[in-house]
Amino acid sequence: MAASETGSEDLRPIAGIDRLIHEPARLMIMAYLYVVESADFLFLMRQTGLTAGNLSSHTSKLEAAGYIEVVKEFVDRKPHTMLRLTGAGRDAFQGYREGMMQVLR
Amino acid sequence: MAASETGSEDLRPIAGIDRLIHEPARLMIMAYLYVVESADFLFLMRQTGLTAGNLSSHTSKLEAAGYIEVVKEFVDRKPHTMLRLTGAGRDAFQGYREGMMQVLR
DNA sequence: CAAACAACTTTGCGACACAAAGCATTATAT
DNA sequence: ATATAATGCTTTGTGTCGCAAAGTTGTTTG
Repeated sequence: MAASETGSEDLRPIAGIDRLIHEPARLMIMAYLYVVESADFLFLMRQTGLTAGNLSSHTSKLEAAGYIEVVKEFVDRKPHTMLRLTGAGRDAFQGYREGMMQVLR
Repeated sequence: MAASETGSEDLRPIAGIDRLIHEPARLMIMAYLYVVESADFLFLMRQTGLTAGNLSSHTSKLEAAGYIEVVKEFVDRKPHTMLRLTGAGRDAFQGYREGMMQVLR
């Protein structure tokens, strides 16, 4: 592996990157949940700067993929949405992170 | 900064990420050119696994943004396209890289 | 000289991100 | 009591964009 040294093996992970996580808005959501374990809708909305509509549609997609768990409950007679990463979501984020780190290293 | 410790500052860079570079296909192109300084169209096509059409449209966008320089010349009576990063492209990639590393660190 | 090949470029379509509008419930003012 | 505003989301609509397929321009081969 001397004459064929190109460094190209290193960017192969990108070809199969998880686009669900790669999208900036969802990357923020995933990265945040990865750290705090659990957050509510409004707090996440302020932290990410996303509008309610965008946050809603992104969390729906992450939920459909099984990456996050969405728990809706009434607190003080008002709706309250709590989000947390699932095991699959945690694994997927770790995989994404490793792939990206390998390329940006 | 003890009670308000959230870690949220760390994912702010994502909100303003450079989407031109963030797109996986272009990230591969940029990451590759960042390392080798110069590559031809066909070689890059094989390295990235992109079709000619996709590579063409992506390099056009990177060129329009001033991130890469596209030099066309005839070699052996056949067209030959050489690509290389511009100074702006190099800076943009470094900025992208730093923003992502900060979040994935 | 026609048919195939090489090296791209352009076109067409489906997917998706974002913003604006909508909906359901609760709180507040009159 | 009834209207008005606010809260907490969800759904809809529009434009953008990535990808594959078809097209273009020039070259080599039978």
